[in-house]
Amino acid sequence: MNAVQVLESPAMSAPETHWLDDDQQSDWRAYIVGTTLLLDTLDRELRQAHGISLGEYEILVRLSETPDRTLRMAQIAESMQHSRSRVTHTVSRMEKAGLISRCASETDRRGVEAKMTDAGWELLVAAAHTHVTGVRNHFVDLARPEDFQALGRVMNAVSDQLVEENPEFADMRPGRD
Amino acid sequence: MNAVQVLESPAMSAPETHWLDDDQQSDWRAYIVGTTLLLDTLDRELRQAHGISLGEYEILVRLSETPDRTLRMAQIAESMQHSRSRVTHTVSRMEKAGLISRCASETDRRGVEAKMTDAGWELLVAAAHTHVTGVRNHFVDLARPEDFQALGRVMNAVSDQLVEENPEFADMRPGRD
DNA sequence: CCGAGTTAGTTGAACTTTCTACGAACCCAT
DNA sequence: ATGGGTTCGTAGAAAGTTCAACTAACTCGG
Repeated sequence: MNAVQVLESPAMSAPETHWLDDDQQSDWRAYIVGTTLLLDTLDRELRQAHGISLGEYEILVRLSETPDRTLRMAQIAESMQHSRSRVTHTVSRMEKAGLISRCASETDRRGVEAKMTDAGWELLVAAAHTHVTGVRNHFVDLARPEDFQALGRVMNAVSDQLVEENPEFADMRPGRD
Repeated sequence: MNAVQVLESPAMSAPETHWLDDDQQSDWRAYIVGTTLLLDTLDRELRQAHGISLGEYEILVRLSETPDRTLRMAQIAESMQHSRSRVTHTVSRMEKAGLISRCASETDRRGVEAKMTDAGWELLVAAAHTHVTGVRNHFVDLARPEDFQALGRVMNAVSDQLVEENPEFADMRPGRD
């Protein structure tokens, strides 16, 4: 008896597991494989063309979306679902690279504000072209709009449910409370 | 002028970028946010319940799918789209944890075969329950089957296109050549 | 058979992320 | 005002990943 059969057969599992049927399994696998290849590709394209990772790019996008291109460290952490520590390290690197500058918050003396520099802005403008083109070429333009919308519905349902269980996740989805 | 406008406006970008329209942007964002929260959650659930990461779990699944629960190191690397080096390190840790044992290949004296131990098998059986339950609760059971199938179509199209551009990606999708 | 080129896997250093602990500042009920 | 609880951000160590260099073994045209 091989593993696939065992893993798919209720007979073997002690606390009866409700396995996926073949179609569900196939769709789930398509999602995992496609997502892995897609995110790897978008990350690689950004690194090659502009020397930043997808995560660093997303930090720049978030900064660009504020009026003064500035965010508190904690806001970056929450909106990216990263630890504060991770944001400290990442922003330190981006500061060393000249993309971000840090200064003490006026209103909260514990606080630190990360501000995108002009160099960061220029990099973002260039990187955004690469990124959006990649998203189109590797994702948006490949599917019928109805299918793409269905995917959006599914993924919104996923977020809704996870945010409901974990209120702190709400920070990832602005304009939705 | 703020970033969102600039990023969405063709006027500012030098090599005219074809930006996403509002609906596309919203669906793309739903996909990224949902995927981040979903994969983080599945990883966390496996770590908490069984002390392994989602990546380690997937290695065990791949091993379980072979007749003798054995794979060459390179096969693991290719099917996971990981570097050989990464697989060496990861399998070393899993070997230390008693989940995998390594032995020299009979047929190719360069080769190393990773074999799932009985302990690894037992861990997998338990972890599979956690994982499948999570996939159901946080994903499959949240959507209408038609939407889920549409998502599968989209993600298969994504893989098809990326594999076409990068033939080495084909290793991620067995039974599709 | 030979040797150039390729493939398998490991190693250790560099880099990134996670984990833990910490000090400083805020909040607020007393 | 003050002291307990919380939040902010950092720092360094531990854990994991990437990168570059390397050895060994396979392949195959000559």
